[in-house]
Formats: sequence, C-alpha cells, structure tokens
Amino acid sequence: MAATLHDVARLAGVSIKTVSNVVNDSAPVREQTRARVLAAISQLDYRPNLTARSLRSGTTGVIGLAVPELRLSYFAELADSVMKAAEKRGLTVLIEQTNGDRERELEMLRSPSRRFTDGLIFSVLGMGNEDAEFLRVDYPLVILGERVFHGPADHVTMRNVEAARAATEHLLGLGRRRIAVIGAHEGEIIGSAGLRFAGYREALDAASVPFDPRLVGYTTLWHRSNGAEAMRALLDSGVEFDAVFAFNDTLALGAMRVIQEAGLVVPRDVAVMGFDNLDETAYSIPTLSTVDPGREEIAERAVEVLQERIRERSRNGASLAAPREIETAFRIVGRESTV
Amino acid sequence: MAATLHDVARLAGVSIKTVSNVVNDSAPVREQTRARVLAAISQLDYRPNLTARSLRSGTTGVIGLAVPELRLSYFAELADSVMKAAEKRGLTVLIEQTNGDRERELEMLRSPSRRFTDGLIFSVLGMGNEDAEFLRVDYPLVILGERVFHGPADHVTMRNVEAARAATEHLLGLGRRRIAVIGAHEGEIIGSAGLRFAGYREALDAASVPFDPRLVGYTTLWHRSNGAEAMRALLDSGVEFDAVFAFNDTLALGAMRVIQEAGLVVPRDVAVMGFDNLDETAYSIPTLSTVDPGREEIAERAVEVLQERIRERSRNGASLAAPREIETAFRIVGRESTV
DNA sequence: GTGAAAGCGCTAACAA
DNA sequence: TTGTTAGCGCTTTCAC
Repeated sequence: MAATLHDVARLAGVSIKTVSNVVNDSAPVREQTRARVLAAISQLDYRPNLTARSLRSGTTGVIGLAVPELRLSYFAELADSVMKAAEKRGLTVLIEQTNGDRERELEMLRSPSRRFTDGLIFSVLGMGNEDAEFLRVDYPLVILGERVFHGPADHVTMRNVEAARAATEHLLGLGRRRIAVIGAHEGEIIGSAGLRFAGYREALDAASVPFDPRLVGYTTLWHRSNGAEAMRALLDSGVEFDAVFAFNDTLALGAMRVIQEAGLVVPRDVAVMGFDNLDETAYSIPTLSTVDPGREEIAERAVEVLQERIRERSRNGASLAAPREIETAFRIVGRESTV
Repeated sequence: MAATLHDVARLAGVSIKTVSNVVNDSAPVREQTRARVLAAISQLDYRPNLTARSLRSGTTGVIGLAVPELRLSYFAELADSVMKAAEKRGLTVLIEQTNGDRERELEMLRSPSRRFTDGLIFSVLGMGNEDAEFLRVDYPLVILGERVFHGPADHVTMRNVEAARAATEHLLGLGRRRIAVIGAHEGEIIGSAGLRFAGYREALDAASVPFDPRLVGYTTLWHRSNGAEAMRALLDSGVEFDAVFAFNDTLALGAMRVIQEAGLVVPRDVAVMGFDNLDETAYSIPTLSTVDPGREEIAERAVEVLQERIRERSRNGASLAAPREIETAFRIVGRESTV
C-alpha cells in the first residue's frame, strides 16, 4: 500500500501538519525537522494522493479539452498544442471527443468528467449561435471555433474573414481571376464556412473581380473525399477556373488529387490554396499553400484564459468579469501549389 | 455551490445512505422513496462528486494512455480507438505524450498523474528490452508496441514478422523481384524495424529471391521526410528496383512523392507498399496498399486486459497472474499502388 | 515551529 | 428497507 502523510509523520517523529508543510512549502519548518521529513519521504517513496488533495482543495489540476475527432489532423495538432501549453502551466489535459455532433456537444457540457476537471476548452462544431445559452455553465469554459460568437463564455478564435480574404488575395496576386471555392455551406453566415466565404467575396469585390456562383463548391463535411467530389463536380460542369481556394487543407488535398488525375498541372493550370497549415501540407505533391491559423497561439491563449478563470473562481467563488473575445493572428504560407 | 448527498437527503427527507443507494443501485429501495429521492436529485441538479467517490473507493474510472506524439496520425488513430474502447467500458482516458523519448517514457511511469489513473496503456517507443525491469510497477500496466517483449507487464502487439512477410509476399505475387525496403534500423533485432525487416527477409528467402543489401534504406525516424530522403538516396545510387516496402505509411507516402517527382509511375515502374493503414492512405495518389495492423482490436484488447487487471487488483490487492502476451490479427490491404 | 482536530463528499459496515 | 457512523488522505484553522 502506498505511504500516506501519517506514515511519513510517524517515521519522522513529527505530526502530519509538519509533513504537509514540508511537502507544500506552506509554512516555515526548522531545517533539521525538514531534513528528517525529507528522509522519511524518500525512504517510504511517499507521493501525495492527488485525489485526496483534490477533494480537500476543490481543484484537480486537470482541464478538459473537447474536440470533434482526434483522427482529423487539425484536432490532433490542436490537442498537441493545448497539451504543451497546459504542461507549461502545470495542468494536465483530459481529451474527449464529440464527433462534431450537436447532441454530444450538449452532453459534453454536463458530462460527469466535468467533476474531474477544473475547466473546459471546448472546440465547438455542431452547436450554433442559437445554442449559446447552453454555454452559461458554472465552471470555467473557453470556446474555440467559429460556431458561437458573443456567447456567455470566453472565446478564442482567429480572424476568419480576414484570413480568407488574404488567402484569396494571394491567388489574385498571381493573376488568377477565376477562383473557385470548395467547402461552402448554403446560407451559412457564421461558422467557418460562412466567414471564409465572406472573406473570399470581400477579396473579389475589392479587386473588382466578378463573383460567379458556378465557382462555388458546396460540401457538408470537410474531408478529403468531399474535396475530391466537389472538384469532380466543378470539372464536370465545364466552368473555367484557374485557381481553387479550399476552406481547409483536407478539402484542398482531395481536390488537388482530382485535378491531377484529370491531367491538369498544379499550379500551372490551377493554383490551389488550403487553410489550416496541417503538418502534411508541407509534404504533399506539390506542397500546399495555406493559411496558418496560429494553432499554438490559440492553444496558449485558451489555456491562459482558462487558468485565469479557474484562479478567479477559487478566490472569489465565481467570476463576474464579462466574457472575453480573443482573436489571434494568422499568416499566409506560400508553397508550390501557388508559385 | 454544487449540491451534495446531504442536500438531497435533507430535501427528500431520507438519510444519505438511501440517496447513495438510489444513485448507485447498491441496495433495494422502496419505489416510493426512490421517487422522492430522484425528484430531489433533479430539483437540485445533483451530480456525484467523483473526487470524493475516488478517494473513498480507491479508483477513479480514468485510465492513462501514453503515446509518443498525437500529431503522428498513427497515434491519433490509436488514441481514438482506445477512447472508443474505453467509453464502451465506462472508462475515461487521460492522454499523455512522451515524444518517443526514453527519458520521458521512464518519467511517465512515475508521473504524478498515475495517482489519478487506475492503470496505464503505454505505447513504448524509446525504451528497449533492457529497460524491461522498469515496467515492474505497482499499478496495472499494458504495453503496446514492439520495443519490449516478455517484460513484467501485459503486452498487446501485432504479428510484425508475419505481417511484413505477407506484405513482401504481396509484392512478390505481382512478379516484383527487386524489392527495396525503407525504414530499416542498422542492427536492430526487435523493435518494429527489426521485426519487419526479418519478415521481409523471410519472404525473400522463401521465394528464393536473393537479398541485395543495396536495396535497404536506413532511416532513424519514420516521418515523411525520411521516406523521401531514403528514396532519393536509392534513386541516386542507381540500383535497380521495381517495388518498395516501406515500414510505415508515412515513409511510403514520402517515398512515393519522390518516385513520382523522378518521373516514374506507381505502380507501373515501382509498386509501393506501406504499413499501418492510416486513414489517408485511402486518399493518396495513387491510393496506397498497406498492412492493416488492426488498431481497433489492439485498442479493445488493451483496454479489456487493463480493466481485468484493475478489477483483480481492487479485489485482491494485487494481481499475481503472469503477464500476458497478446497478438492481434493483421490484414493486407491492396490498393492502387500495387495493382 | 509544531500539534490536534475538523471536515471536503462519498461509500460501506453495522445497526435498527 | 433505512439510518448512523467511521473513515479514505489531505489541508487548514486554531492552539500551544
């Protein structure tokens, strides 16, 4: 059985309070006593029981991270960044998957594991702005993504409209004028698809390039196969285009595959631009130009804000500060697909 | 403040024991009483404090999963499978990253979060058989991977030698006789590289195809860039080959890129075979033939064995049963790269 | 500088 | 069938 404070105290011939003081540096301890305690600790290989500590202190040092699916590279890379940011701050991350499903997302907010975590970083995909009130919860919560804005919880996101505009301008800068988009969602205003589409339109308008609805590829999901299908439809339709802006890298890679199968050359015949800067975009054939959404910064800020809220809460019982909207920086990454 | 058992008991006019019985189904409760308790629970939105329950019961319902790096697709997909298998059994997964680093792996075995988890599934990459004794720990532990065999902990792995042999035979079956390998590790006997190399040799020998050391591409890591480099070296060396067996999919994808850049056609000039059956191998150009290692089954078995050990332990204090070596089934997946 | 004791919320042994 | 009570291991007043 693992050693407890009592065992250490008995061996060192002191009270458990003294041992606790040594372990937590919570009060000055005479040098000689400290040495005796430390000796006992190492002799017994004592390690504090975190569960007991949690019960007493009310915090666990664990934060939750809810993402749609870990096997989607974007979320695996995000999880990696969040774990690294958390580790720097002495926090452990408990990852959970929602499948991007509205119902499961709502459940997640009330999952039993919330009792195990001090707060939650929640990458929302299925819920919409109309669900915002569900985000009014009694624990620290930081929302990620583009589904809910100005809700009752802190929110970290990138400038989607500006980034999509910059991506489109990058293509315009190459002299491309017939720029198709892939990944649009009919009638969506907010959400990544809606915002990125808006950025695309802004760029066209600013450059006085007419918008052609035949160049819009709608897809429900943003997987590789959806990018491939949308591109096939575009090619079959016979509409002319000299560039494609896909709303994420996975769509772009799927589309690029179909373009090449059709005997066209990237970027000579069609320039391709993605969005997310996944690791693998640096290794595709050709390498894929994309938007770096600054995942590291998003993760850092999210963990930072969450930790602040956790601290506020443990001091004051609850935080009254207004929810924060934090926007992070992006960067256009030019690679072979848009030379 | 969140409601406790006491609050519910007071509201329902019963003792906390009765509430506890209702919550845990631990003893029969009169229908009428149960209804009153349930009403109080929902009125107060009572949810049990898992920390307190853990302190009392000595278990947490959380298992650890240590993997090298989540951004490597193989481990993201493995993590997904483990989480799904765990969820079926009512367990939550705490993921931690080791970076495949021996030192960090050793630390992981004694990480403070072990106090938070009932057991650990540990995908080992940096440690070797000589470190096996470190795996003699006082909590349930299941090892994954090919670095440690017959150690003091349970071990779930696939038949690497047989799988690599089958993959090579698949290429031989196409009439290819000059089969290069990529990802070999000089002098390694166990470890994925050593075992897969052995399987390759077995297949050649069985088919009486002479082994040519010039066809062996050594790489330290198994990333895309390593596959690309190894293939470049192979092409530069001028040695002839009509097929490549890469020891994982990522290497294969990197190699395939270089093959195509060199103006060769896959599979006409060079057939390519990977290993792992990553999601993305179904979408590459051409799609990649590979070995499906049965990640789902590995995950299922690992969680199952771990849970058994956890239960044994909570019953008997400790498990005396000998460590188990479990081997799972694999499957050759033929795709465009080996038509 | 150190000790005694209460109690975090829960489960389980024992009583009634 | 239900209630009482003793801890799980720790932190934290409050004495000394």
